[in-house]
Amino acid sequence: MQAPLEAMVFDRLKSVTSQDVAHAAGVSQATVSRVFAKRGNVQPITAEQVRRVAGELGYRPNVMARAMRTSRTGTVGIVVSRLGNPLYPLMLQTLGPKMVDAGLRMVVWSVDESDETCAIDAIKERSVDGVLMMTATAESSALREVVKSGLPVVLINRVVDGLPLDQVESDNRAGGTCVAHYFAATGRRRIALIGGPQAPSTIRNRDLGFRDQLAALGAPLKKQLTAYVENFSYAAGFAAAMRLLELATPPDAIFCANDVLALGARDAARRRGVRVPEDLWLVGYDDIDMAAWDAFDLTTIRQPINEMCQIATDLLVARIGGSTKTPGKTVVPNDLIIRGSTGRHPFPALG
Amino acid sequence: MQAPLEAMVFDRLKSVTSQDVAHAAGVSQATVSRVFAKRGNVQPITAEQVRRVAGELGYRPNVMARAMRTSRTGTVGIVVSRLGNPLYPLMLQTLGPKMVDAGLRMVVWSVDESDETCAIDAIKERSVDGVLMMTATAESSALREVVKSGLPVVLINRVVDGLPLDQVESDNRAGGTCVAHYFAATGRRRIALIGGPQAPSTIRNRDLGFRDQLAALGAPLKKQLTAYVENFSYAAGFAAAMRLLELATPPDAIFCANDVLALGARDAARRRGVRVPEDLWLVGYDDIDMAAWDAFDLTTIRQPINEMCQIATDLLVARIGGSTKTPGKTVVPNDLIIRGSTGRHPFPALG
DNA sequence: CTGAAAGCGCTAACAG
DNA sequence: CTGTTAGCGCTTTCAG
Repeated sequence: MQAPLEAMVFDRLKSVTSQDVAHAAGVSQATVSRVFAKRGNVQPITAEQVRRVAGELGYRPNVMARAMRTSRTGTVGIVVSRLGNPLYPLMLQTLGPKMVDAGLRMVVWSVDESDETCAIDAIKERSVDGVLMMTATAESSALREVVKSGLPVVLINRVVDGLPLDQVESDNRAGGTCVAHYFAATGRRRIALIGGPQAPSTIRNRDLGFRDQLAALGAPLKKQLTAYVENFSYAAGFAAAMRLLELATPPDAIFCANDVLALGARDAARRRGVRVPEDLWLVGYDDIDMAAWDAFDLTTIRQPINEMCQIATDLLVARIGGSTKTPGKTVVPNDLIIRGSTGRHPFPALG
Repeated sequence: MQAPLEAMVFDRLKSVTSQDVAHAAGVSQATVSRVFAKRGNVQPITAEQVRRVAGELGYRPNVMARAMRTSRTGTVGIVVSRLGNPLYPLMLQTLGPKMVDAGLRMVVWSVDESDETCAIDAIKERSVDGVLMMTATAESSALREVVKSGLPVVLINRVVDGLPLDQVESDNRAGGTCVAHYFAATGRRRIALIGGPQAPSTIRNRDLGFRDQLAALGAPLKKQLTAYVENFSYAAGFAAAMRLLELATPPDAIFCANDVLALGARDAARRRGVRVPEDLWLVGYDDIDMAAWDAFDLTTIRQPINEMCQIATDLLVARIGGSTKTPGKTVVPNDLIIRGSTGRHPFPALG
């Protein structure tokens, strides 16, 4: 039985120190420190005794003091923008337990692309041991700052070429290639693309793979069947698809640079009475939860989020631990998830 | 022009201290401290000089040291579970700038309802000045911990009765009442509810308001038209609605305890060929982005997120500042947003 | 294996 | 207004 919350005693400001524990246990403060810093060098019997007393007193090492002494905070910062895209909350949720396993606290900086100051301040103040960036671009000032600071940093999801950093991405280019092949080999005639700003490497590479493969197949993407949006929102996808569907000869297949755009596109088709998949095929990218929802039933490319998060965590942990391995890019493969928006048509054999 | 990222010099580990600045500026270390702690008491001319030198050296006060001395960390913790519900990322994004304005850093603990340890550890270690909980229930161990610790805490969104804490919620009960009135006064005959676990106050109160109002109108909610889900997912909403729609005489209106459930319910209707709003009205709660999407076009109740976040921030800041005002509950009103899932039928006059 | 002692960088009295 | 001084709670030599 737990005591009712209302009845709980406040022990505000009590703050038991290692000194207190030392007195109570009849050892020196240094010994208490050794026990909790897990530095070995303590007789098991003494350690046990200290731990017991500490437990009774409710002692917890003061992280600030420890951080000041060791200049290690035990915290990593995650820089992410646009939490509105469900992909990022998902990555955050995946990352959480992995960081806990690694013994690291995680602070999330949800930055506006235009205002990254809070992240930058924290980096300058060295209040984290390392940084994980999920939405970096070459223009990111937080990225500049963290590189300049020499703090361990790992890029996940988006990468930035030419930087001596650990980077983890999925093979977005192959994803684009795969969709182009899927469309072409299943007889799609008027293939369209809804792309976006080229700053994020993810978008750039999907775009590239898609275009190159279409060109290689002798049916390069037509200019009038290409729509570039300003931002990756549902509304932008909706508007872009509307434009494409209003053409005299509208597309019979659209590849969208990410799922959120594709959901918008799907609704544009719904609005215009264009049937999916009979009149129009639609493919997105990311496999966010909503892609599987009945209303959308969207064929898409799934990035192995769990694997990417694990790799990124391991890399960051190693780097914080002082690894001097030459940093490099890790590229993991991703899968085409076939659903109703392409009539569940199986992936055709290559060649 | 910015230098290319690749060419940047690493100044890792440099760490300029107030001591260094003091030397360079020919003043005492304490004066430097005063300048940066903004404690006044420094001649403007001296302060200016110190600031200039500090700027040249790239000095930044060490937060750890400051925190240790003042036992104020300048950081608040946000406890949130289930980032999968878009409402929470939205609240997080809204909170961010407000915390920045208040001069507070924000760390997000995305806790699994079953594993709140990271939040609890941080609370015990007092590594934050205060805590904001978005998804508290009476069972939350993090809540118990923070109450016990005496740390300033504010509950937002969900509240827990009988606790001497600042709490901010919208009037969920009135929301439920409003929907019941809307259904009844527009001639809905077979009114259903998709509810959920009663632990979150939000769900409990929506439920209560809805039921009470129906009863007051002489048409109490029928048992067989009530479905309780285990969790607030799309899939749960889908399954619950499926069950209701399979009844011999299915409902002609369903109120869902939140939008995510309602989106699932909408898709269940789509799957069964039940037309919305002709055969079935649907109302959700929260007005997440997706509710407005064409595929759903969902009538729902909107909570004033921005206002709630502002109030919660102000309360927390005041509490951290040492306010001893008797804590209490702030209840803000919310709005019915009428969309296609109820045929855009206007809200009938009361009485 | 354990204790004593020296700070990490900063703030906050206390004198001057 | 400014310098001096004494720690915040911890880790880490250095002796014993």
